[in-house]
Amino acid sequence: MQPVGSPTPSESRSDDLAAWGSVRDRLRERGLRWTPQRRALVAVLSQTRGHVTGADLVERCREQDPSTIPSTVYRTLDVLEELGIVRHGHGPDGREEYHVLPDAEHGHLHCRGCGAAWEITADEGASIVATLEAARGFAVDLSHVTIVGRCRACR
Amino acid sequence: MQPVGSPTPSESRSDDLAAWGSVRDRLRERGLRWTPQRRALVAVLSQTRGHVTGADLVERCREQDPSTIPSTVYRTLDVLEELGIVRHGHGPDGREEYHVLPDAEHGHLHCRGCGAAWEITADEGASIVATLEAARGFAVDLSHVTIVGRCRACR
DNA sequence: GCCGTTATTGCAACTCATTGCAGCAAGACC
DNA sequence: GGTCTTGCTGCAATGAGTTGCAATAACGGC
Ligand SMILES: [Mn+2]
Ligand SMILES: [Mn+2]
Ligand SMILES: [Zn+2]
Ligand SMILES: [Zn+2]
Repeated sequence: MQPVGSPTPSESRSDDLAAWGSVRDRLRERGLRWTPQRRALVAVLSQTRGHVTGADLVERCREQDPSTIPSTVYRTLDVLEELGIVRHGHGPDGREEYHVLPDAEHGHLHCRGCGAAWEITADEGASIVATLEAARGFAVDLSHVTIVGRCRACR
Repeated sequence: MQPVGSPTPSESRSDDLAAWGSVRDRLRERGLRWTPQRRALVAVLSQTRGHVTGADLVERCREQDPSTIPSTVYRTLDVLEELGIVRHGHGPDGREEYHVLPDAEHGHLHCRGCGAAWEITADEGASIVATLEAARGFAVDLSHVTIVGRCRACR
């Protein structure tokens, strides 16, 4: 039940290291290429845990290499998402938000009043998922779900 | 359980007419002004039922008056939303989608496979709303909810 | 190490939306 | 109808993201 913090750099755990280390091979298995631009983004991502906007990632890549091109970053993010390495959702304003190596699938809750954000745990999400599954046979992508409203404090 | 169609012009029902007719007064009660630009957008909206993107509305205003300025339209939409005359959500890509005179509060469901969309009725939404209300005292804005996933046919 | 295939990049143009600001004009008051 | 106040508009710049296309460069094969 913890508020979602801003993206925090953090030391990698060993399994995270493994995850990042395997990206190169996961790409090449699919006939995709391991380019300097992709290396750069993966380096930035491996220093990130939690939630970041696409624009943030572009900026962080630029800090490392000012010649970074936004479209390349966004396209690489698409590729990494296909590999399941990141997932994206949208903030209350529709802007992209990436989850980096999420510990568990989760959605997001945003308060319009104070701007605070929380994760919707798989547990809480289960009720949403189950409802739509039962009623319509619809498979909800929980990690893309953002729910906006007012938190207890702001009501 | 009907798929959400594209925005369809339709004759106004009498209570809708009343709703649009009262906009001018609702604005002026609040010290706001009834300008030609607002008249134009309201005229377009009154010919619309269901769901439209912000960009669509800009374009339709432009058809009537090519000198229409996008920022004015978006700002007017904000005002109308404060009056409760329209409500917006976001499509799967984060773009704005307006509900015009919705019969009832509802959310949206989008299939990534076929692109079809459905409304989440207040009824179905109740389970989502109740869960977050009970667990966190969070008041969900159902009309801003968009859930993405795969529909029965696409699985 | 060179070559060819083709995935990827850089770039420019474009879409959708938001914002600051100076000038304009609704509409209340007389 | 004239005047004043202040809410709105037009405009230009900006931010976030996407797309088409020609040139580039991974990397598998030799
Ligand atoms: Mn929104
Ligand atoms: Mn999305
Ligand atoms: Zn709050
Ligand atoms: Zn479908």
